[in-house]
This record gives sequence, C-alpha cells and structure tokens, in this order.
Amino acid sequence: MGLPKSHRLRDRGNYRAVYAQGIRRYSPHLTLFALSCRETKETKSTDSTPASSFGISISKKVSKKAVVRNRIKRQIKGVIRSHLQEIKAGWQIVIVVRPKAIECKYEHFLRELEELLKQAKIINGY
RNA sequence: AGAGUUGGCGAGGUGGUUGCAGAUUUGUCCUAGAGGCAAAUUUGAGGAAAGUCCGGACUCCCGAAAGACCAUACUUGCUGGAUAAUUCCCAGUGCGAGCGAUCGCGAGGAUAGUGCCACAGAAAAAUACCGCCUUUUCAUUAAACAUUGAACAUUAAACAUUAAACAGCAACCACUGAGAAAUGCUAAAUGAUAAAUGCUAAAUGAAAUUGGUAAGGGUGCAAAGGUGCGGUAAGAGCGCACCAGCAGUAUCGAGAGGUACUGGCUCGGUAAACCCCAGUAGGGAGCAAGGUCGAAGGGAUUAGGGUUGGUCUUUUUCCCAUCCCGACCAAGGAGAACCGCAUGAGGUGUUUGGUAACAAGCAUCCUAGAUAGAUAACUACCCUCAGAUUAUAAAUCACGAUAAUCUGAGAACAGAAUCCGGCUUACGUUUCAACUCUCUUG
RNA sequence: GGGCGAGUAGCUCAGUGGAUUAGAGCAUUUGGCUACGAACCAAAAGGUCAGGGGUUCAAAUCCCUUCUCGCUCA
Repeated sequence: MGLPKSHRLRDRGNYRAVYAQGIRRYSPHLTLFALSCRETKETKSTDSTPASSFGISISKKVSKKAVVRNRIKRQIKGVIRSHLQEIKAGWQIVIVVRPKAIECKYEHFLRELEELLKQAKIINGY
C-alpha cells in the first residue's frame, strides 16, 4: 500500500521544520510529529491549502534487517492510505518508529495511529 | 534398510479486488515543457540481491599514446589449459586425510646471502666440555687379567629344646594328641677374600698435552641419515644388507613429474622473517565517478617550454606561446533537476570442436530501474507436504500401497541502488541423479 | 551506495615485528590503622586477548575468515 507522491515528504528541510516546530504525540510504539502549514508564515494566502504529506522514519536500531524495516514502513503507509480521506489538509506529519515496534502487526499500527491522529486533532469529524 | 559422498532442480502456480513505481498509447489543462492530471495496456527483486574479500568494464585527475631500464607493489607462486580479467574455473602431478565413494593443500628456493631457534643442554649449525684411544714425562707394582677357590660371613631345609591355638575326657585344671612360633646347630646354597695355577711383558695411577674420534653423555619440538652385522688403538658410511634422502645417466611424458640403473655417503627447522628467482602491474580516485542546463570560439605556425615513482627514447598540436579571423544576448532557470541508467564479456534452445573449463555458428527473446527510496493487504481454484478417519485388494498379524473426506501449512535466509565475473557467509521442507560402505533376504 | 578504522580484567588503557607466568591505574574482596569512617599501608581475586581456522616447537602478536561497534564522502 504505497502512498501517492503528492502525499510524501521529500525534502530534508521539511523534516527539520517538522522536528523543530511541530507538535508531538506519543504512543508505546510510535511517535508523531506534525506541523500545520497555516501556522507557519511561509504559506501565502494565494495558494489553496496543499494536501497533507507524510514521512516515516525508522532507524537501524529498530532492526538491522532491511526487510523488517521496509515491511513496517509499508504497513504504516497502508494505514495512512486507508484514512487519507478523513485527514485534514495542510499538515506535514512525520512518524518515528520506536524499537519495540518489531513485534507489532498491522492491526496494532491501525489502532495506535488512529489514536495519535485523534490526539493531534488532524482527523475530520471528531 | 541404515550410514555417507558428490552434483543438480526448486524457493509453489494461475486468477480477482484495492493500492505503489516504470514504460507505451490516448484524452485533457495551462505557464506550452524531457510539464501536470486522468484512463487503458503492459512490466516490476535473489540464489545469495548480503558481506565488500578479489577481478574487470566504465568515468575523471596526473597533457595524450607507445616503448626500454631501474625502483616500488603483489596471500602471483607445482604443471598445462581456459578467460575481458582474476587469488576463481577445468584437466593433470605430488603430498596428506578417509575402509571407501571422495575431500583438502600459501605446493618455487633453506648448498645465493643475512637473521632467529626462549628455558634446558657440552653443543642449536659447525664446534669439542666430559668421555674413549694414542703420545710424552714422573711415580708405583710384580701387579693386572683369566681359572680354581679353603677359612670367614649370611641364611634355608632337616634335627634338637621350649611350646601357643585347637581336639579328646559332661565341664575346668591335669593328662593324652597336636604342632604355629621362638631358640640352638649346620651346609656341597649365597657372598667375599687370602692363596694357588695359567698366560703375556708390560700394566696401573698422576700430570702435561701432541694427535685421532664423533660410538656414548638425565636435555630439548629438533642433536648431525636410521637399524643390524663386520671392522678398528678407539671410533667412524670405513665396508656390507635393508630403508630414507640427494645427485647423475637412460627412458616415458607437452610439462609438473613417473620408472629403472649407477654413484659417493649425504650441512636441522623457519621464507604466513628479511630475501633470492620467475611472473604480473603506468599511479590515484571512485557512479556521492563524471557530465549537461545561453553568453566564444575558430584557424595557422613549430623556433621554444610543459608530462605519470626515477632516468631516457619516439610520435602527437593537448595546453602555454606567437600571429590572423570572428562573435554578440528571446525565454526559462541551479534543482538532491536531468543525463550517466538498463542491449549486456545478456538470457534460452540447438549444432560443431574440446576429456573438461570453454569457444565458435545458427535460431529466438528483451525481462526492475526507485532516489525519505517502488512489491503490500484480502480472496478463489489447483498443486505439494503433514496429520486424522473411512474404504479397497492380498493377508495370521504388523509395516506398507491405493482412493475418498476433513483439518493444518506452503515457511528458512533474506530486499535491487552503475553493471558484470568469482569467492565467502546465511538458509526450513521436499525431491532427482550417480557413487561408496555395512547389514538383511517376503 | 562507496571508502576507512577499532575490539585485551567490571571501567580506562599498556603490551605488540613470536618466548619471563599478559601488565598498570581506578573499582571489588580481605586484613591492618581508627572510638567510627575517609585517606593511607599490605595482600588477594578477576582474562575464551571479539569468535573460528591455519603457519610455527611455540601466536594477544604473523596469515585467512566471520561477528560487533564506530567514523567519513555531494
């Protein structure tokens, strides 16, 4: 379940900005960093609010095997994709995976991400 | 049937839905681009993609290309072959392991030279400490050597004396039997010597040191070819037999080497110590190499200058130098943008040559290309495996075979990042082929 | 992706072109000193020299290989 390119974070500068200025929310296996484009002064009123973009970060401390890291990334992307329509526009979000997340399955990520997004009030309708 | 050796196939298959990336086509949007968006079709990880241990291709720098000598580097190091190249691969030789199939080997040179071999040991690679023999001087002795061997000393058996346990007597003492042990005595047995006899004319000791010798010397991983017989003043491959090694000759082989004969007796180990010999190599950096994205170059001349660790030779206008000619600005725009970047020492099949690695020819196929980094989730059928139940033929029973149904599983190691060829490491199950050893015979 | 380096006692490091038995400081344990403690004095224990294999009479050291950790390159 990949994400379309428009929903990915691609610049190193974006990541820095999110880490430095964004909100933080925690769960046992994941950490969420989020930054709204409206709060930053860079965005100009002429642009319509851009789509929310996501980045996922896994260090080698989680697992040294590339297979394991890639699988976790894909599962998280799948969760995001299934909630894509509910998520508000204009956010830049980085999800950091903690070392304990090796044993998690798809359903665990589903629940945790939902809770994190609720806490950050990014999801519509709640 | 069990144990084992070697090599191979394979890493479930075909679909559906949602979703990601590339390519092609079509449509659409505008700022008109190698642009965005949408749809359709199609393609989308491995045997190791890994480790980065080697070898190349490719790119740039040291102007370039070629060559000679020297230096430097090299886990290059039996022989031949094969390859773009290699430390890989193939075939063989030698050595080693295994009953065997088979497997392993850094396998040139230690008489080119230098170094090292702790402790121990006389000595660690050529010497002589002890010892053995010889020579000289001095001293001593009729000794030494061989044979016989009294006395003497030691003790055994037997005998003598004393006499315990035990047995008999209902029981104790006594008595009778019994006889361990102790003491005494003794030898033709053992030990040692006086003495005698025989034989030779020297012998012994000390010192000196002339010469010989490498047999022997609690060591040590290793001691000067090994064992035996002869031989000698004492010894020694000094001679002989067998074994090991070396050299030469003959012969077989393309070669490493094999076989046979002869010879003189033959100077340890270490080169994964320096090194010698032969061989190979311009040096360095690596796709994060490097290049492109408007804005200056082109031509002529050769008298001169400039090169790879060093010296030198040849060629070349690559740069500098000198001279001549010529040029001029529309947009966008410096991004982890694009190219490099997916047709390659390619795959598959087949024929020919070759023992083989491999090579050549023909036919056919195009089969990942991301860049915060694309493969996932669910599901249907088939197939494979495991377990359970039932049935079938044969049968005394068991194992096993076939069929049907149900349940479960399809995993392990692991994810392309410029591309190839190797090596190394990781890896669950099933299966195929060839071969070896042992046991059994429905 | 490419290129480098390191691993020795609980910790920090020596040792290293083969040979004394692998050492030092801190920490630990025991004893002494002290009314008690610190400091001090004395002694002891503690090592698969990262793992495996090879060369050698002999390897922490020489050679090969594997593992772990770290650094660096636009």
